[in-house]
Amino acid sequence: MSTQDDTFRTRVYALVEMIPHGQVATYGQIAALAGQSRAARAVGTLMRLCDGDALPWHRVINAQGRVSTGGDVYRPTIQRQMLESEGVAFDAAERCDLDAVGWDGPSEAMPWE
DNA sequence: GGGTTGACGCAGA
DNA sequence: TTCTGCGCCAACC
Repeated sequence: MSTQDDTFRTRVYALVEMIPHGQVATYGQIAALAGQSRAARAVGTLMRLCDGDALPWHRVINAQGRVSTGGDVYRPTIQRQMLESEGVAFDAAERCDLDAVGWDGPSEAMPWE
């Protein structure tokens, strides 16, 4: 659709909204799906900026299966709680099993791909 | 227009 | 398994 902005940010937002309940995706995965497999840091920046929006940003974690928000101390806690409430299990190391709850990506190729 | 920031990824120790 | 250093890219000021 050319009616919406085709910026990297818009792509990331669209992809995050596609993450199903009870599943999680990694920053690198989102970046790759958005067309920039090496822009994982940019995804992190966008997640921080979109905080407060209606996006399920808590379903986006790093490639190690851990939640991290750097600055804020409470965010990783609530993020983990939100994920656990969706059925995402964390181990003693505060990591989740990406092999079990990892998002397999959109069912169809994205418009920009 | 240019420098700084940042919720990452990967390789090595 | 965990930590550190370096590189990548986009947004912000």
